[in-house]
Amino acid sequence: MGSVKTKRMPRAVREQQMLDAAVKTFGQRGYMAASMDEIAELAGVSKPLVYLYLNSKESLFSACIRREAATLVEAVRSGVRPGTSADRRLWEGLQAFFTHTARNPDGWAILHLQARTHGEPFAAEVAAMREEIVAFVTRLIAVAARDGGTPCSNGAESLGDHGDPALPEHEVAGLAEALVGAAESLAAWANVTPGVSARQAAATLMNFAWAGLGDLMEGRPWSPPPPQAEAPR
Amino acid sequence: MGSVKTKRMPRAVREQQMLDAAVKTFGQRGYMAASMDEIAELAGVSKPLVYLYLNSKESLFSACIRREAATLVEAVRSGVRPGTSADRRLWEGLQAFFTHTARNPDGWAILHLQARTHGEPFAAEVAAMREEIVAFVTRLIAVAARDGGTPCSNGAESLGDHGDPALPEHEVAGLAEALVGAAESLAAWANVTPGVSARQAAATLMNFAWAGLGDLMEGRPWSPPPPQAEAPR
Amino acid sequence: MGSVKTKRMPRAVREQQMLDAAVKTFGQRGYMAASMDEIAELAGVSKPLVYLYLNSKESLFSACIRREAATLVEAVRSGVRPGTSADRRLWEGLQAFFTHTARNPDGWAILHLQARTHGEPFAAEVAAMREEIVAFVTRLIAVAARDGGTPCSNGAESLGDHGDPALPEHEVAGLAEALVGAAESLAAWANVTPGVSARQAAATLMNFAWAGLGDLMEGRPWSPPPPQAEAPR
Amino acid sequence: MGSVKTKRMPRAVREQQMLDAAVKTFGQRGYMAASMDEIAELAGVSKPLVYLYLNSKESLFSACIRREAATLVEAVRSGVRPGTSADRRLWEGLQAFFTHTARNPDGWAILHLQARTHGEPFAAEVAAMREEIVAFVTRLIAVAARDGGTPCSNGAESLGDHGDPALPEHEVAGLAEALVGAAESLAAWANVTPGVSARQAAATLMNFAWAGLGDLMEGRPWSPPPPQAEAPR
DNA sequence: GATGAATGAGTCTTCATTCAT
DNA sequence: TATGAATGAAGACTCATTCAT
Repeated sequence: MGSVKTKRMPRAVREQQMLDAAVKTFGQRGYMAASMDEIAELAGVSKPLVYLYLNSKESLFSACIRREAATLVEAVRSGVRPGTSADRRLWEGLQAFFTHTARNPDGWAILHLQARTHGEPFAAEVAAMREEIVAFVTRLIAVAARDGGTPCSNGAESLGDHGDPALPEHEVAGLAEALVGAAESLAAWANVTPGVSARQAAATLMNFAWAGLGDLMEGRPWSPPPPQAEAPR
Repeated sequence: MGSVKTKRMPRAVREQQMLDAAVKTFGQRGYMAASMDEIAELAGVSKPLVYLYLNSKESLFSACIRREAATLVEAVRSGVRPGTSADRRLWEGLQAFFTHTARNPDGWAILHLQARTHGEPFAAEVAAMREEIVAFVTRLIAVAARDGGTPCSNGAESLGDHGDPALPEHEVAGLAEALVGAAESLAAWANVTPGVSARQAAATLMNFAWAGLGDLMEGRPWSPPPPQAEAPR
Repeated sequence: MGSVKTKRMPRAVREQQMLDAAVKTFGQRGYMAASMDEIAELAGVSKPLVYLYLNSKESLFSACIRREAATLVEAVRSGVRPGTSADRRLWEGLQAFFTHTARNPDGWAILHLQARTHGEPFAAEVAAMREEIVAFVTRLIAVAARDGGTPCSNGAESLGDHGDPALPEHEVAGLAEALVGAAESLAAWANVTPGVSARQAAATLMNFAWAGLGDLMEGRPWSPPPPQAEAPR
Repeated sequence: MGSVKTKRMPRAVREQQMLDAAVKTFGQRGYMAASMDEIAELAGVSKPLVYLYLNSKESLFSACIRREAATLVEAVRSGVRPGTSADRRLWEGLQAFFTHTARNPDGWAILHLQARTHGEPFAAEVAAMREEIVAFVTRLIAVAARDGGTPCSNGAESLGDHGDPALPEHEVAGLAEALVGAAESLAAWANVTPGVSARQAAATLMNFAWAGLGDLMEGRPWSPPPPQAEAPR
């Protein structure tokens, strides 16, 4: 199709072609709906070769997940310049994230939608990557918390010791979930709403998130009003 | 299994049984992996009957989406008591949302994961519902913005009037998108993470979001730092 | 092919048709070489129906083995009239056996060749049947041994009683094994060699075996010569 | 595995390695289930080389059959010392046969099971070998018959002229079949029954067979009883 | 003498869907 | 209202076999 029928290439190259085709197909059709036939054809090879190199549909999908997770993490990591303030680093991370996922919609679909929708073998694969990102954000938040309410400080990197973490662990995980969810929604929305750039979307998200995080750190959480005669259910 | 082999029931009832079975199956297995056989068996009817009432797999799935979307919207609507402060209304809405999705994990999986993962016919179906909810949130934010910087006030609906809205219209829309996206992600996460109650999830999100909104309203937005000699890739 | 395309038959009937086709195909092509396509076509049904009724190739093959084993055992059993002399009963059993296998070459191929050539699931299935037949023969030999050296007698069931059995127990078992093995081989050979009737095969085997047994009973066993300076290997 | 990766060996050697691997694989997996991949790997060579030397799967299998048949015949031949009595020669032949097949289960599986299970090209290949063995046994029987009832004579080898053969040709073939079948069964049974040595099994078989043969030669065959009112279904 | 790269054809198996009653 | 009987179409996976070097 897109590529002339080039024959006899070294294995490593062919494998990448196959992964490209697989990511595209899985991302657009979904794991179940994607057929190995389609992937092979898109890769410009015969099906047996796909099986020879990547042993099964499951294994192929796993390879896709791993590759996409690695490139995403790498994109974010290399988008963030160390030694700057926490908020700047978050901002840079978000931009890198938005940019990469926007350029790689299929890869992102695999990581975010497909891998989660299909049982343990895959979910675990993504969890590892997610952990890395959550850890990244967590560190930023922790830095901000140590440096006082003003997350805009350019505080040093040290994961230094504060007696207590400002937030319980799974609260942080929840925040990361929320952040990613918000980012996704915004990205999709920005893609569809004319006049809204990806950069603007990122800024909106920073606005949305950063102050909230700041307030949390400063111990000014929003607190639920007392239940007043609600009849639940 | 669960139900005694009762025969000859009115159509409406049978249809609900089928939808119940379908929601459960689609939610757990995914759209593609769910088989009509399994659904029919779980519903306690023969396959031809399923086809007689709901004409195809696609159509059955659509019906599931519509039913689940309707009950979700209704749950949120009836969880919010009108005439109270904006933050309280948002809080109640979120609680209702998280509660409903927690009680209905399969239904939520259908709306959030499955419908989005499988092409246009279904995505559109969900978009309508989403729109409704986004509109609801947008209204709340707008009200809060109009009522002054402190959305935390439990004050009456209109306190002081500032002629201009504190926020440009599409900024509001973006925030609503972000909020809803965050909520969606959190719901999926809370369903899957043991030890996280619906109320906790709602509180986490309120903490995260409301302070950020507050800062925004008060004219203290986070603003992106000027780009300084970045060599973007 | 052979049968007019008759549609809509009760399940039990269709299953037998399928088994007929499967026995024929497995018997002629072998387990691995037989294709489900071929079987389905020969049975005059579509492949899915075969899978609906007999769940897999393995399961179908097992069903064949069981059916053929049962009919073979039944054929032998009903061919032997009780209450007659041991040699007559053996003769009748052999005749029934050879007749049945000659009329059912495919079934016999399945039991004798195919089932043994393909792993445990199947071998075990046949072993049970074989055990039954060996036990039957063992009993006959034991009776003959008890009734005195001349099994050729057409005498009544118990002539003279010698307290001890003329042969040690596992010698009897070995003879039964040998007899059955010889019969099995002869059956396969008779099926394949034109001009050899079941009756002739049975007679050959009786000739071969009965005299040997007779000599054994009468205490005239063949005994191996002393090893004389053999350099083994 | 077993062999160090030695490269560049003369063709004859490589061919034997391949045949070794093929015999093992065919013997254990069966003809159909054995894959050329597995054979090549086990032989420690690449697949194209296998095709270069032995042109196809069929041809490779044929080569296996021929080699195994030749070595089996040779083993039996060289196990029998000429110039001794007929019964001793049979006894020695049986022992050699048992020993060789026990040491070469894969080769024996190929000759006995696989070759027979898969159509003409292979069955014919085995038939030749079988013929040789049958001829060997036939000669022994003939010698015994000539020398009178006592097969223990050490009579000369000559296929010399007696007016009529004591037995019709295909009767002899049947006896050989029966003998081999009995031998096989006994071998399998001896392998599985504790307390029964291969030698004992061989003795049992001689007992079983020799007297029977003797009686046959002496014109004292077992004769079927007159049918008495059988209802032959 | 030897191999990495590649495939056409076929196998088992499953699924959504429909008749005929 | 309800179902037992039946299938066309497609999907994952494997295999014997061949180039090009």
